[in-house]
Amino acid sequence: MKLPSLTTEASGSAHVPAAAPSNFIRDIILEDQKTNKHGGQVQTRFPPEPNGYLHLGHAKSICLNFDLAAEFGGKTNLRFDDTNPSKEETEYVESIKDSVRWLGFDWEDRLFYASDYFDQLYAWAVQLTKGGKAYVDDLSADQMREYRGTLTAPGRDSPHRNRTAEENLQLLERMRAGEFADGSRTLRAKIDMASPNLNLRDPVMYRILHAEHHRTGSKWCIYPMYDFAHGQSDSIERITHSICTLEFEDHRPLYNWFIEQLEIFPSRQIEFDRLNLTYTLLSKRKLLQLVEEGRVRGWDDPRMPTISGIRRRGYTPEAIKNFCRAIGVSKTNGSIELAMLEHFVREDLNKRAPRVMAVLHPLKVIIDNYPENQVEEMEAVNNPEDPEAGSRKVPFSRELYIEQDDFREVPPKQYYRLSPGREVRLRYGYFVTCTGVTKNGRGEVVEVHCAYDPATRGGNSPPDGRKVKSTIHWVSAPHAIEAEVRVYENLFTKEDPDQVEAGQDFTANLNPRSLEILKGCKLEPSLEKSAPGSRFQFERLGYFCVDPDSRPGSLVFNRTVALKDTWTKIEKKSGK
RNA sequence: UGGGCCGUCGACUAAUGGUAGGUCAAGUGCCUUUGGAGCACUUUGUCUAGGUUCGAAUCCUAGCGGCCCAGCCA
Repeated sequence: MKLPSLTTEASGSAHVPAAAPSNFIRDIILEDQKTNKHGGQVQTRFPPEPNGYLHLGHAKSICLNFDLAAEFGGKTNLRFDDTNPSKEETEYVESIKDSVRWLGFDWEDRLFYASDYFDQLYAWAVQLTKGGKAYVDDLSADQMREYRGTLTAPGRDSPHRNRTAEENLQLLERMRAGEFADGSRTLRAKIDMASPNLNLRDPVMYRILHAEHHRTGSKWCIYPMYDFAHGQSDSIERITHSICTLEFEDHRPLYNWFIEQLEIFPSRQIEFDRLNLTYTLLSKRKLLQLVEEGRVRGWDDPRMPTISGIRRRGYTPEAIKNFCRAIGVSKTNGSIELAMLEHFVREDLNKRAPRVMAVLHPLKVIIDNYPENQVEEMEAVNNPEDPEAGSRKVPFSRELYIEQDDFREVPPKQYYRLSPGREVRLRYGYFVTCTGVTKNGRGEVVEVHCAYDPATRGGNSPPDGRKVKSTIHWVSAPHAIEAEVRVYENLFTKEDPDQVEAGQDFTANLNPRSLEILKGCKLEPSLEKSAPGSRFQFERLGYFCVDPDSRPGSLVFNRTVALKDTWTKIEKKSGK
């Protein structure tokens, strides 16, 4: 596929991005454009196996593939790598399409399956067999392992390695015809049993699997291995830059070998580091285990790092994409701090989420000098970051709820909120001073009594210029609507969930407090009709979104992420 | 111990032989009707040892450290 280098400059430099942050894959593409490789074309693909739900690691790959193609005027295909019918299901295909779409990427009419190419792949297998480049082996899986050798010792040739092309062809046809049992024979590439790269020690191309395939049904009882399917699928689709993760580095010589033997379009495989996130597991196999063992409520449990999970949690596509673009791409294996991800949700939600007042752990406040039965409608700004968002009315009355955390009978140092004798501002309400408390039999404060200053209506500072150190939120007791709020913490207690004692697995690091269900939370009445999926900032608490479990009259919210909280930091420090 | 890959602030990532920069985190101050947001400032880094060079994070050599590979998974 050599192309004349006459027209070089033309298409090459035209697409060079102005101030885009660099990465080594973009550099490769830039270099390719300089030499007019593939006539300057860029074609990528996102190739998931439909054996689980997509997670943040896939989001990184999706962004990489779609962004890179878009940047250089190319396209990205969605291709399901469905060569192993025993693990793959239509449910996964649908969830994957849904996740990619939700992230905001469009494969247009380029939805492909490796199984689309089964006929072609088989024809190529026949071709290699005829050419003496592949042979049918009768070794069992155990025997094959023995013959393969070890990391340090070379392998030995299979006793069936030197069958004639004619015999191999007949055997291959009989394999395909279903004459042999699962596992009894394989088709192997004839390369080099002594190669230091184990992938080149006569890798299996086809195995016998009498299994129903989600798309081809029972048409096939032999299925190509990843190595015999992926590169050729790329080639068929004329993928110029086939981006995959680091563990496939050792497979590249094999990827190239098949392409060279077959003399087909030379796609190039480029490997990058997979995403690792602290306190998070990004492995479909392990996430599946969490689902199957019932450790979480399903693939879309808001604690899961799946796209559907964090979506339900309240993350936006923009937040996820900004994150993926910010972390960059390299070949270094490292681990991104979860705080980085959280930063990008807060940043996005800060701009767009309407503010609202909600009390998660209610404490009753009675304003003794406020007229009984009086209700005032207070004007509240919907989003100080967005003037377009307008304002709303919030009812204020003699009895309110405030957050238990916002009152301390004995205030610690640097605690500025309500305590006996202290005055604070009720946001959009009034200045109130704590005049006393009512306790229950166990000595716990059950009611806080206050006096308000009518000159501070709307929360405005009084004419005497008196200042107050803090502003707290509240909800009018008679007007409050109740809701369930699900508060999440990290699913795992360890930065690296895989770090365990001998004999344990990652489930030993599961955080028993990853989900806290709060019932009887008090919300301002404007929230009454909020639809599933809507996102809000509960002032001073965090970002929350309405869960699909929510029903009119029994609202359910998820906490997406807490607000950054200076006080918690102070407390933690002094607590040490 | 065979082969492949990788080592830059606490984390991630730029600098492509010529000023080590950005984001997150942390800290300080300003501002504030969210202890939110915003603004300003600050701390901390080229794995080690040699070599090449006027000049090295970058090139060479040797160490050290980490990751991946012995599926008929992808």
